[in-house]
Amino acid sequence: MHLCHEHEVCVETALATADQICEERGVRFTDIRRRVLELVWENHGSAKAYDLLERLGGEYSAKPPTVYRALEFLQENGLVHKINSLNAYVGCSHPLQHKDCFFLICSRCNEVQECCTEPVANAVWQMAAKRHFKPRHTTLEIEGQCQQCQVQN
Amino acid sequence: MHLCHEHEVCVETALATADQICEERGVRFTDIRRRVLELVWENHGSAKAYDLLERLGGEYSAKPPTVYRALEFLQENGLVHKINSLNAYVGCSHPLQHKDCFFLICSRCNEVQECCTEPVANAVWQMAAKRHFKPRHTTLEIEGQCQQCQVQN
DNA sequence: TCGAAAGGGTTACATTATAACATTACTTGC
DNA sequence: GCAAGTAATGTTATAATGTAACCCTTTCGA
Ligand SMILES: [Zn+2]
Ligand SMILES: [Zn+2]
Ligand SMILES: [Zn+2]
Ligand SMILES: [Zn+2]
Repeated sequence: MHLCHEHEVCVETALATADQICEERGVRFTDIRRRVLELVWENHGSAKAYDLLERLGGEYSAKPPTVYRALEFLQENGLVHKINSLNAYVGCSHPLQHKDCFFLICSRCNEVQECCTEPVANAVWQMAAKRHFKPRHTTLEIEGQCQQCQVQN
Repeated sequence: MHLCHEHEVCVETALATADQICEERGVRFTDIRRRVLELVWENHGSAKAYDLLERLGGEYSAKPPTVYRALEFLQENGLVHKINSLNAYVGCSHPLQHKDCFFLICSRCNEVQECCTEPVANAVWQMAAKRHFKPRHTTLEIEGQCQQCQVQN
């Protein structure tokens, strides 16, 4: 993962957005949920559920269901995505702005960039339409190397 | 899963292709590997590792590593793909013809169609290029409903 | 204020996957 | 053919990931 100039800003923004979304949706952004989201946002990589659990530590007498329930809530509300190819979770960098989010995942530094460009969504949609397939959810995860890691090799 | 007119043909073709590929690559298409591939091809849905294990039954005194090793071999040689969003495996319908394969996954009948159209691959590649990201492997899994299932609803 | 619904604690367990080491089978050079 | 090396498989144990079920507490709306 590469340096993020002022990562506190990323975290604060994410939490503030989450507050707002939960407010709007009339769902409860409880302490545990907030804390898990904060941990997920600790950096721009993906976080494993059991790592989050460990980092929650004694707080909240956390056990697996504690974390999985929080993650489920966060996913349902678009605040977190699961990266299926890694069994890991990332904070969403623009919650609820897209139906599906796509990911560039650097396997050297573990950074995950979200990028949900229209052309890709369109190409996917057209491919499905051609086969009369009705998509409900698209998983698109691109594993490779980010720019900085290519340079540093 | 919907009827496949003559599914034995699918299976035979898959096994014959596998034979040929292994031959060409100078790798050993052992009994276990062949049997697991056959089981994966039992239908056009995805198969879970532990289901395969069960279906292997007493044969080969199969235990988890037996199946996972076979699956690993089959994946390495492009004969099988893992569907990450399902933790399940499907036979490849056109081994080694693409760098990455894309999937339409019907959550009603469990059928998995492989479709690796150029426009999607290009859109993905361009999105990555724009961010100077060097892709190595793309996971694209589209969950939804197939044509027949939409009709039957 | 009371009852329903949502959230969370706790235990136990299910599912998915791998490490490590022993044994067997195949290959290759002699 | 045979020895030695390599690849494949057997076997045991365990790691990693995820969920069911049950009960109690908190919140919220009537
Ligand atoms: Zn997102
Ligand atoms: Zn990187
Ligand atoms: Zn394929
Ligand atoms: Zn279907």
